[in-house]
Formats: sequence, C-alpha cells, structure tokens
Amino acid sequence: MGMVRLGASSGYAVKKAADASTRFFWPASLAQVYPELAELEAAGLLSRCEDPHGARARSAYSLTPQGEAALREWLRSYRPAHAPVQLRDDGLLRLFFADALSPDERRALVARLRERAAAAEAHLRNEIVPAAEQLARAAGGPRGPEIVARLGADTYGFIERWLSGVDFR
Amino acid sequence: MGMVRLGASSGYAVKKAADASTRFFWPASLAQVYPELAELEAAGLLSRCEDPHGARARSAYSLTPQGEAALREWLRSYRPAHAPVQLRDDGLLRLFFADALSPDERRALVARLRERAAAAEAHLRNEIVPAAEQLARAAGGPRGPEIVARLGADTYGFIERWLSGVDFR
DNA sequence: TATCGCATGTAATTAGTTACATGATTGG
DNA sequence: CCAATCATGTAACTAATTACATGCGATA
Repeated sequence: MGMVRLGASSGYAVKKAADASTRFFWPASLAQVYPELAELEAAGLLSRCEDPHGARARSAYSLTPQGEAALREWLRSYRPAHAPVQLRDDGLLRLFFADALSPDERRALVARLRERAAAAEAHLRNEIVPAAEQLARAAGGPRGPEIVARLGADTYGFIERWLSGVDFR
Repeated sequence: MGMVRLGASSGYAVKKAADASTRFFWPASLAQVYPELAELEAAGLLSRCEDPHGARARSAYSLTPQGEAALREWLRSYRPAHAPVQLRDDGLLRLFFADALSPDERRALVARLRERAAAAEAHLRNEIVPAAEQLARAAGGPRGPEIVARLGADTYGFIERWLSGVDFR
C-alpha cells in the first residue's frame, strides 16, 4: 500500500520499486505481491482499474480513503516494544564462530566482511540514494525513502570502519 | 554446530545460548534446533551421548572430527557476493513511508525508533557483551562472540545518534 | 507444595522463495 | 528480428514460527 501511494500502480511496479529501495530491509517477491494486492482490493483498501498498454493487460491500483486511513494507522501503531532491528546476516554469524579458524583465516573473513559492507554502502550511496532523491523531486517530495537510504549507507559505512579497527588474531 | 563447539551440549542449551547472543542477527527456535541436531548426528557431524540428570533424559552433543572440519569449511566459504546484511525491520519500513503522516506524527515515529535503538544498544552493552566476556574467560577465550556483541551495540548507538540528527518535518 | 527453569519433542500454521507458464512491447 | 523489459499469475517447495504436549528437579 505504501508503494502504491508512492506511485507504483501495477504489481510489477511495486516489485520493481521494492527492489530499488526497501530490498535491504524488506525484500518482496512477485509471488507475494500479486495475491497481496488482490486481498487488499477485496478488503476495500485498494481500488483497481484496468489500464491496458496496447494488447497487454495491466491493473492500475490506487489507495481508497479506507486504504489511506489503514496505512496511516499502521504507521502510527509502531511501538518500541516491537522486536528491535534484526541485522539478519550469515556474515556476522560466521564472525561469531570464527574462533574455530586459524588467525590467517580469521583475518581473511574480517576482510571479506569489510569488502561487503563497503560494497553495500557504495550501492546505497550511488544507486539507491539518487533514485530516492529523484522520487522526491518527482512525486510531491516524499523524504522518507531518502532518509532511510542515507541511514542505510551511513550504517554500512560505520560497520566498514568499525571492522577496519578489529584486531581478531 | 558452532554453539555445540562453544559448549552448549543439549538442544535446550543451544537455544538458550542463541537467545543470549545471536538472537539479534540469527534467532533460533527449539522447533528448529531439535530436528537439526538429529540430522547433524545422522550425517556424522555430531555425536550424541545420553547424559541423564537424575530421571530426566538429556542428550549431550559434541562435534566429531568431520563436524569440526565441516564447521571450518562453512566459515571459510563466506564470499562477499553473498547477500549483504539485511536490516530486516518494520520500523525502517514505517520510516520509509512516513510521508503519509502529519509532521507531529512523523516526529513521534522517529522518537520511537530512537528509543528502540537506544534500548537495543543498552541491552547488548549491559547483558550480551558481559555474557560474551564471561564466555571468553571460561571457555578457552573465544573472542568472536564479544566482537560481534560490541559491533552490535556500537551500531545501534550509531543509529540512535544518526536519528537524533534527523529533521523529518 | 507450588512455581520456575530444564529438557525433549511433534503438529499445525504461516511466510517466503523458486520455478513454471504465458505472452506483449520496445529498443537496438 | 532478437533480446530485454513489462506484465500477470499459479504451483511446488522450503523455511520458520507458534502452539501443543509432557514431565522431572531445584528452590523458595
């Protein structure tokens, strides 16, 4: 619903938008998106209208007033008691157990973790942040996507620097 | 297997150890742990011996040489091409879509995200890091758990400070 | 003697991914 | 004309959580 609100009208567009923005903390697959859109329509939170492109069928979704209200209620319902951010990551898991390795292998693992954090930072900063800026200029200035993208880039940068100071012999 | 290596012999102990350490980036449930231990035993990577406590049955697992080798191979197999850290988080998702809220509501959301990051940092620093230090003193000085716990605490601290500088009117 | 923690498992449900299946449009 | 992208869905499978079910041991 949030993606629809930001201008992604079709299921395909919702998936594409998620890939280009929320992928790092909330990935979505097409097989999730299509049934979900249908359910939200059945619940009266989205309205659908046929918007074919030539002979190719396309469904253009938009938020109903009830959908807008439900989205805002969901945004307001966040409480700090909710589970904290999960840094779900098999790299950190390996670092956790890295005492089973030799010192050289340990250093190599830390180096690879640094590389990956640096790559994630670069990708967010060079691809995702500019895309969010463009969205802000285009669609009535939503700032959430840009703020989250910058937070992500800076956090990966922080992790990269932190790991550079680790001396895990 | 990593947990068994660090001294958690029973399924219950593995779960408890995960709750007290890897929970933030790799949560485990008992319903996962027990079948997994049985599979690893069947594969010859763990050996099991009956270790009853009075009349209460208990299985004490330990790594076989093949298990030790498999664990090390898994630790070595990490490549930066692997999916980057996922900050899977419904709080970030809400921030992403927060333009649908009023300025006051937005600020309240950011404040709650800060509170939660601060709580996670405090918990890691006051509970998880000391537990990892104790483990290091007890079990032949594994440093991975402590390093990861400190990285987590510092990262949450970074996020908390970052959010304090956000002006999302 | 009752509650809490230790201990082991199964069953049911829910969430999520991957693969399959199909076909139109657009740009090189 | 061929490849990439747009577009929609279903089916099968895998992973993960939650709930259920049971019972001993220690301690307050």
